[in-house]
Amino acid sequence: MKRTSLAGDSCPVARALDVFGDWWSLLIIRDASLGRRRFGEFQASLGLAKNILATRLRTLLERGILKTVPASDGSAYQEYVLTPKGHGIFPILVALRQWTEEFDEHPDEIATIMVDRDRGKPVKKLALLSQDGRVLGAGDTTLKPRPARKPARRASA
Amino acid sequence: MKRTSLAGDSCPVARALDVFGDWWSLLIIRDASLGRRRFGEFQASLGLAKNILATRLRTLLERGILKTVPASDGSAYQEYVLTPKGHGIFPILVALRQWTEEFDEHPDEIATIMVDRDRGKPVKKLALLSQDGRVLGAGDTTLKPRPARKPARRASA
DNA sequence: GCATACGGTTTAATATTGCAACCACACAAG
DNA sequence: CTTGTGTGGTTGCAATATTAAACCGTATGC
Repeated sequence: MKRTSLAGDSCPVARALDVFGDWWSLLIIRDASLGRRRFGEFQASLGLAKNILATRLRTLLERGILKTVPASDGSAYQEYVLTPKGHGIFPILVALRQWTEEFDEHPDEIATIMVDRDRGKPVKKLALLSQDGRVLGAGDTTLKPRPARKPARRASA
Repeated sequence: MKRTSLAGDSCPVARALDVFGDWWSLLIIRDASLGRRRFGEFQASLGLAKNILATRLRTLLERGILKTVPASDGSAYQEYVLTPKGHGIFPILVALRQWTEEFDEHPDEIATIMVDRDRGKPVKKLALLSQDGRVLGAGDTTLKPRPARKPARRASA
């Protein structure tokens, strides 16, 4: 009767949600990608209960999204920073942001826009491209069964 | 003490999560984008309790992600289909999929790959571009305060 | 019509969330 | 080294959400 796990699911969307698809994890990851590192920073920024923050940080560590590093200010405390696997979540944050920018009923309540650091200009919308460079919408794609792993090009067993 | 709402948050990521950031909604949306339309189809595909499915469908309707249409087979039942606002979630599903493809520990358990319908070739990774066409990573972006709404270019009030 | 499938609602058990109090350790001051 | 405070949690309890399973009205199918 516990919350059903999606870990063994064959759908990659479900598998991702199993890792960080709960109510708080993505916001913690967002904060981490904004440079927040300390327990107290997350707690103050998100306003969630400390016990929940503690368990979320623990599972994000277990799952390789975050890692702990000795505190940057020389104190004996530790800090939480994104691993490469955690940084890989960035496009998902961008996609969420752009969805709100496009479809939210009250876009005036959005505080920030994402710009490229060099020019300060807004970024473009994420684009899904085919291998020959066409822009694809939802209707232009299908799912195919994943081909078996390529068998190392020797004798085909 | 109820689950804290993110609806009024100024962060666009949080606002999106408030709409479909719970455990099941994105999977319902995924199913809908795969062409599933009927209550029973969702329930069989996802294996979630029917009461939960009912409440999720209801809130997704309220929030303009889904709409009901008369059943396509002529029966008196209704079907659930994505609105344009719901179709807009597609890039988020793609981003989640691609994250799993890149970082999952057991990529062999992923059943499908996304291909472009015309050529049948795998799609490329979502790319974030600057206005002058450079590919941007997480470190190449910043957030700026959203500029005030442009005041209709007449007398500036 | 009569049985069955569909699309839910209701009920009760269990799990998760949220809040607040508590606690241990680090660090700073005296 | 002793006291005081901030940080980073843990613990316990109340409220809420999830789950499974029973139930039910309306459509279909025969």
